[in-house]
Formats: sequence, C-alpha cells, structure tokens
Amino acid sequence: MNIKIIFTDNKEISFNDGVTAAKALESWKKETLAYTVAVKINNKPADLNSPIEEDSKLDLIDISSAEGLSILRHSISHVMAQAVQEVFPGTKVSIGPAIENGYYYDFEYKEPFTVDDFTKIEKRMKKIIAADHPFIREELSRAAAVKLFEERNENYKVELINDLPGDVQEVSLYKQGDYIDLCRGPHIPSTGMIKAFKLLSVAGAYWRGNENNKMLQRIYGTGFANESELADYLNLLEEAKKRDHRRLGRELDLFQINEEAGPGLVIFHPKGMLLRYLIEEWERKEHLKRGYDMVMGPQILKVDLWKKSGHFDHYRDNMYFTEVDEQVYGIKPMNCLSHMLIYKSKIRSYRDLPLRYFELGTVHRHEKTGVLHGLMRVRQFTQDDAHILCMPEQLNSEIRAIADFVNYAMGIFGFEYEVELSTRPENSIGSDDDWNLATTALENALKDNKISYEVNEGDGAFYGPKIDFKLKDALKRKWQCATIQCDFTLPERFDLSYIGADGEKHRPVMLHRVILGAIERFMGVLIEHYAGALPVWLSPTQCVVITVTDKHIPYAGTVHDKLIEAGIRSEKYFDNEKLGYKIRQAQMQKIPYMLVIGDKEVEAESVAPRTRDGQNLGSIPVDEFIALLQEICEKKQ
RNA sequence: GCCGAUGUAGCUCAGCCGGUAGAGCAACUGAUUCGUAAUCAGUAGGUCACCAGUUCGAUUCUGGUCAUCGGCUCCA
Repeated sequence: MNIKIIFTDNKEISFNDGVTAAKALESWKKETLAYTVAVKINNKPADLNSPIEEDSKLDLIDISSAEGLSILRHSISHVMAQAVQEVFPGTKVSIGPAIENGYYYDFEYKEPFTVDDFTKIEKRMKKIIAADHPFIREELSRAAAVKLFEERNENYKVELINDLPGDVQEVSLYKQGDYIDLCRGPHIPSTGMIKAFKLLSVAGAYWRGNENNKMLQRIYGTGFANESELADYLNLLEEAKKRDHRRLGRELDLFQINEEAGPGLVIFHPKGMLLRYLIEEWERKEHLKRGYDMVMGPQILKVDLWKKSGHFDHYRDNMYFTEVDEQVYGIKPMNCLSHMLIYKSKIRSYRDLPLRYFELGTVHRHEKTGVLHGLMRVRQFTQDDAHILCMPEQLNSEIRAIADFVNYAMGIFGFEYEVELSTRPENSIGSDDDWNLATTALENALKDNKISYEVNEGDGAFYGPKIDFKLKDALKRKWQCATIQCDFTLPERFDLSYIGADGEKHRPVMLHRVILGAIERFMGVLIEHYAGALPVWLSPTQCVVITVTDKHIPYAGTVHDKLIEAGIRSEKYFDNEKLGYKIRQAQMQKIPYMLVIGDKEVEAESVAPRTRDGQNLGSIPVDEFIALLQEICEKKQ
C-alpha cells in the first residue's frame, strides 16, 4: 500500500504500486467499469489496464463522451481491420483513425471491396466482439517493431515506423486476438465493450493523402455506446439527405445542372434566380455602405496579361483559353486583373487610399471532373469579389473591417463558421519577406479581433496567404465561403504605385477578399442551412393565396393583386382542389405564408394566414398582413 | 485526374436465366365545390444515358464514352 490514487469525487485510496487503473476503479466504484472506456492518469490518457506506479489523480473517460466515443471508434477500426484480414487474407493495413462521427481504415487488397462485402465483414466483427478479446498494449523497440511488421508483410506499417522522428526509440503495439497493430492508443479494455457499430461506405484514398502514391481502399464506419444512439445517428443521416441542396433545388424548382449543357454549369430557374437576385441586391447595398466602388471587367483578357500576373504559369491548368482574331485570350478564373488596370488608369495619391473595387465577377475554372458537386463545386461561378488597394499601414484596419463584414453577413443568415489561416504553398510567387509580412498582417488582424483560428500550413493561394472562413453543409462537410488574401506580388508585377505624403512613389498592398465567396456555393449552403425553408425576406414566393372553392376566386384575385402592388412576392393557387391538398402542396414548397380565402374572408375582406410551421393566424385584414410581412422582411427574418 | 458504385416515364423505384417494359406520385381530361399536409375516375407519357460488339434477337451479356453519387487529391 504505497501509492495513493485520488478519484473524481476527491476520495483517496491507497494501493500497491503497479495496480491497474481497472483494479483501482473496481475498489472505488465497480459500476463505473461498465461505461468507462479508458482513463486519464494525471491527465494523460491511458488504458484501463495500464499499471499506476505513483501517486496519481485518476479521471474516467466515459464511453458517451466525445473522447470516449473517439477511443471506442478507434478500437472498432482495429476490430474491422482484423475482420477484413480474416475474411480477405492478404489484405494489408495502413492507418485507421477515429474521425468526426465515426472512423475509417485504409487497406490494400488485390480486389475492390464493395458494400456487398460489408455483411461478411460485419459478421466477422461480431464474432471478434463476442470472443471478447482484450486489447493488449506492448512496447517494442523500433527495430523489433520493424522486424515484426516485415515478417507480417505489413510494409505500410514499416514505412510509418521508419518515418518516425529519430529520437523515438520505442513504439507501442496493440493486440487483440491474433491481430497486431502499430498504435498509440489508448483502447477500450476488450472487444466485448463494442455494442453498436456499422460499416457505411467504401472509397479510394491515396496512401498518406498524396496523389502520386498508391490508392488504397478506405472503409468508413461508425460506432456508438449503444444501439439506440447508432439508430439515432443513422436517422440523422437520412434527415440530412433530405436537406441536400441538389434534391431541394429540384423539388423547389430552383436550378438544374444539365448533362446536355455540361457538367458544373448551373442553369437557374425563375425561383432560383430570384433568390440569387435578392442575395446580390442585399450585397450591393452592404458594399456601398462600406465604402466599396462597384466595377466590372471583361470575361476574357489577352493571354499576355495572364502571363504578367503569374496566372499563366501557376494557374493555367485551371483556365480556359480562346482565340479571337489570331490573339489568344484567357477566360478569367479570377477578377483581379481588370481591377489592377482600373487602379493603373491614373496617378494615385496616398489620399485616395484605400481603394475598394467590388465586382460580382463571374469566373470560369476548369475543375477536375471528380470534384464537381451540385452548387458547391462548379465550373462557372460568380464571386462577390473585391480588391482593396491600400498602404501597408492600412492593412490591419482593412482586414479588421473585412472580418467584421464577414461576421455581420454570417449573422444575417445565422451561420456559425470556422476560421483558418493558410500559409505559403509550394508552388508560389513572391519573396520570403513579402510572404512573412503578409502572413503576419493577417495573423495580427485575427489576434486583434480576438478571432480564434487554426493554421493550415501550405494552403495559401499562389500569390499570398489567406484567412478562410468555412461553413458546414447538411452532411457536416465544410465549405470555404469568405476568404481574405494578402498580396504584395500583383502590385509589384503590375508596377502599381501611389504618391506618398513625402512626394515619393510607393507600392500599395492588395487584399483580395470575398464575403459570401461564390454565390452558387453560398446558395447551396444556404438552402441546406434552412432545409429549403428560406427566411421570408429571401423566399422567392413569400405567400400563396389559396381559395376554398371556386366562388372565392374573384375576391382572392383582388387580394393577390393588392399584395403584388405592395411589393410582396405572392402566388395564386386557385386550382379546383380540396383545401387540404393545396395546403399540402404549398407546405411542400416551403412557402412561408398560405393565405386561405373562404366565405368568412370574402365577407370580412380579410385573409386567413397559415404559416409553414402550421400556425394559424386567424382572419386578419389584408393591410395588416402586408404590414406584418414588411416588418418581417425589414428585420431580415 | 484517381478508386468504387450507379444510370429504366418529370420524380421515387420494380423488371428472374437475353424474346424491345411496369407501379406509385406528378402531368392532362372529366366529375366533385370541399375550411388548414393527399377527392374520385379516366388518359397520355419511355431510342431502357450514348456508341460499338456478341447474338436469329440486347434494357438484360462484353467493351468504350458521357454523366451522376460516395470518397481521395485539388478548391470559392
């Protein structure tokens, strides 16, 4: 009895050193073992059967906590790897981490796996779980580990060990049954603790995420503490599918992407175009309020200009070219060039700066076929683009103003977002000094504004570092919308200057920025965010006038006219159908207000609004409804 | 671009071992005139993605192309 362990309720119990965490818990509160996947010994995650050698504080990792689920899923991935190797002998394993909402494991096998194989694999996994194999941790020297995996013909594991930093002398392995994996851990105590799991999909994935490497087969799966949580999650996935903007785009008649027209090219239908128009109108006003000037450049510019800017060297693969009068033109993939030429059109004084050129600029980019995705990833899109030319000392306040603008815009739509700072990529232009200056400027602005962010090494644009703002779609996939990019290079290449207070020529700095990003992508995220039920101010149809019977049509017609007159986007729905049917149709179109017109309304010269969430507002005068709607729109609801 | 899957009516999907196709919803027509999520009946609608090949005969088998979906890489 020579060490003391302090438990979460501050109770202290003495043990012999080397007691396992599980034994300690058993003496404290035995029942915790049922739902504890691992522990933290003095805040360090560890297995339940790790020995405790000194006085320690012991915390529990609950199976239902985020950390606990991640450990559980990681353990399930090992079980899956074991099952796959047993069902498909010769399969090589590589890596298999827990991810948000599940896990995956990457394999190499001579035949492709299909979803039909899942039943077999799952069956074998259940067998492994039923056998309740303990997860046994072992520490091995590097050399011994390499030898072990070489013998087992696991060259990916060998490569992983060989690539560990030089000072790493020992690695840890985990065994369950006959399966051995290189792994940091911790893991659940034994396979029997797995109560609910499911394999979800199979996909190709490059070894170590590099497209020059071999493509492995990745199996995705998920797992939960119990069956009902798993069922809830699978249900959630089904619900998310119903929010998919591609599906809603068709159901709500917003847009199409037509094979005959070409992949990645969006055709906006009347309602989709109206939505787009409403967003763009709002944006123009917001930009004018913030000191931006609206400009517009041509769709094609001579190739020499793209050579000058560096796009031809660094972005050519993504560009389309065309020939006019024996001159080669590049179809613009970005809007900056024209903006540079506007700046250059006269001599600029320091008093003119900053200059903020705003353009709803339509660009074309040759995206690889495999990346196209509804409105989210297309080949022609319109950016709410601006280029700000300013003095270096104005950089900080300009970046802050943009971050503020982004925050305001996201607030209007009720979006939460994540921020990333992307630094210099490999294939880039400009000097180290400029890159450092630019990166520091962005970083400082983030810090000054107390915006929390993550650093994304090497993910900047070829001409400068950037701050990315990411939104999530219905399936939790993140999409970059707003971005701020700092650029010293283009002003240099275009020899931009301004006359400073000292009467000398100086070089301005340029910020590239978008707020919503690509209108198409933003619309996609927006549609999913609202599950198609757009706020009233953005709804292409704000209300629909519905008659109870044909005899109400004349009065209903005057109501509709009055609404249109008042600037409300109203539709007539006077079909000879039962009221319930028409309500249902309007409901499925997610129209905010259904105005029911029956005898009572004709009599009282009123309307009976019903909201799309089933609320009945009773019979109210038309003017009152108009005022209500106008107020809601005013508040951007 | 890479890996895998898929492509049948406007939509969602059936269609066995090769003998040129069906359902529900939507559409259209008629009846019904109805008070808050589906009235009834009838009609019409398909070059089975496209192009080759095998075959007496291909939606079905084989090859190619295109597109879509899920990922990877890339990106707004």
